[in-house]
Amino acid sequence: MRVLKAMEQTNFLPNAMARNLAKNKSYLLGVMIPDVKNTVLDDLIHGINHVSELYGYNTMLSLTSGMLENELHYFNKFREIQADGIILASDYLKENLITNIKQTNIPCILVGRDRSDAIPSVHIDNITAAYEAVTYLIQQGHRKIGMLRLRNEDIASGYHRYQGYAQALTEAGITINGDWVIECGVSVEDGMMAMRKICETTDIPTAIFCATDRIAIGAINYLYERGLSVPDDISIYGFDGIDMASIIRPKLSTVKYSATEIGMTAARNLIKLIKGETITPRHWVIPHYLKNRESVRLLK
Amino acid sequence: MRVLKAMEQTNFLPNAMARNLAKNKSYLLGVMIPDVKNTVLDDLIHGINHVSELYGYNTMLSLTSGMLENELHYFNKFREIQADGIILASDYLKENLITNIKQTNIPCILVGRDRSDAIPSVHIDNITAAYEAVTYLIQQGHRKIGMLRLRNEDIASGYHRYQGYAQALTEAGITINGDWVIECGVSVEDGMMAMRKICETTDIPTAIFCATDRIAIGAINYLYERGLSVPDDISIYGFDGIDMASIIRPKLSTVKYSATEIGMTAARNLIKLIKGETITPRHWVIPHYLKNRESVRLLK
DNA sequence: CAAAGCCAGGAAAACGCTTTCCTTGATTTA
DNA sequence: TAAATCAAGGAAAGCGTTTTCCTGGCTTTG
Repeated sequence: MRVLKAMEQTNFLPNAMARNLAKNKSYLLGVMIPDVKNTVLDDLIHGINHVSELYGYNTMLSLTSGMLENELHYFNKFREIQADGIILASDYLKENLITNIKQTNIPCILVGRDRSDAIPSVHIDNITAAYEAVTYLIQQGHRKIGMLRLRNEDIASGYHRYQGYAQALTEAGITINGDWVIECGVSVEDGMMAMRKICETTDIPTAIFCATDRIAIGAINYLYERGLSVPDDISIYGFDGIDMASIIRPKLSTVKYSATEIGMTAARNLIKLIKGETITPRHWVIPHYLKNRESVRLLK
Repeated sequence: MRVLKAMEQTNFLPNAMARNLAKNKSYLLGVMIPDVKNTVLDDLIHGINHVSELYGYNTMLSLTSGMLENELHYFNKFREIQADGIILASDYLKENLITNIKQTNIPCILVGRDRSDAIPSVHIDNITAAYEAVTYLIQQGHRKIGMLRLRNEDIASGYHRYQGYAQALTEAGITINGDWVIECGVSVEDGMMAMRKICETTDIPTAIFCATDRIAIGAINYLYERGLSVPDDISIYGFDGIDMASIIRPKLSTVKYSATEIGMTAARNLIKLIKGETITPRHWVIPHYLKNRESVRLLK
């Protein structure tokens, strides 16, 4: 009692390392993220940090560049440092890591990768979202619809967005034109290059569905430089709802969702998991909605 | 020897907590940053992470929202967790924290705040950069030049950018029109609102120097909505050189510098400091340059 | 008033590693 | 061959906490 008071007065700071060692608990959450240079992921971090802070946890951020070897590396780092749990925002997710996670049975939540089985996850319904966006384009009278899709089939969200696109087209009785489906990196420049490829086809589509807003912004940018008008010549649809989407001209129509909310539910449930609570459901899907703005034209 | 081999085989992971406790070294770098929703800071994080990774350090990121109480809070958190050193990206920096840092004498590097005395720092020369940008505007024939400046005088970089602006004007024999200097938050929306205030003045300036690119983008956005043309009606100059600056139309003229490099030198020197090396100089200024694009018009 | 029950405070063990010290067996040298 | 040198492995102490256990003094109860 008295000794405690003395501690207060000398503004003594306990050694967290020693405490963690003794308690066998680190109050540390490992967070793996491909990149911070991405508005969506920024929001995700905010969400995660917010609730982990709330529960007295610290977060440790690792940038994986979406590469498996880095993920493996940091996974072990997190284990070494005795992280209580891990949030893994990974699109490129080989089974390798999955089994790794399972056999160490460290609490873990997957983010952004839907339809995953073994490990709890939180994500949006990419297939449905893409389906709705492309269906909207069809409703606006478009039938020649291309897609700037993510490059690697291993990228789950990218693949699902393509699936939704394909599904919407086939359902409308439209056959997919392979020339109009371009694989594309994630940067604005990648979007520009991909759009160029589309413009080089003999028959140019009237609308393009883009896998991300950054790609869409790149596409718009390229079209502008080429002297083509969006949406008069070509309509563009984005995905993610980043803030720049409402700033560029024309304002970008896009699929919007709250990455902050993804982050929050991920952190919230990871902490439950850590506490040993059983969480149900094991997969959360965060709502999305279409934000239709100016970049799509009604084709009569 | 044999026991080591056995460890390898059972893929044993050492407990970093125990190791750190025993060695009295955490290989942890605490990083305090106002916000991640800012391209500049993203680059900064990349730079820091890159070199800390190189030297075998882990980084722990804390978001302070630029608030002193949070900085104090995380500062103690970092001490508790035995961080080997701290990188503090703080604009709003009361002496309070400074003395705190000094008396605990934990290795620490300041980022983004120039002209600081006590603690080693890395930053750009905001005053000169702003001076050069505004001087460029003057050279282009502008004399009615406003500024969208950061709100709080405690925000060092914001204040210095204003100083550079003021200096350029006075040197050119132009008196500052208070109606054209608007205090402004950091978001795109803030930029829009501030620009509106400028437009409501009876005499509208021909050029606006903006404290950040995001503000500049907001300004351009507002002018577009109001039916005014950039640069025909009003010229806009930004600051930071974020990637969106070259994407929006018109392409934004701006002061560019490498935040990545800031982060890298900060981390590099923090680690030196931790190792007990004496670092000299104690303040590094990272170069900047003007990136003149389309948003400024030549006034004859 | 004595025996039983409590509570607070102190001592000791444990957490998993590093570091230091010491032993033991091997190698070198005269 | 015996003494001196060396290297490697094992034992023990220490890092700063938490947790468990124990003791001694205090309060309660019959």
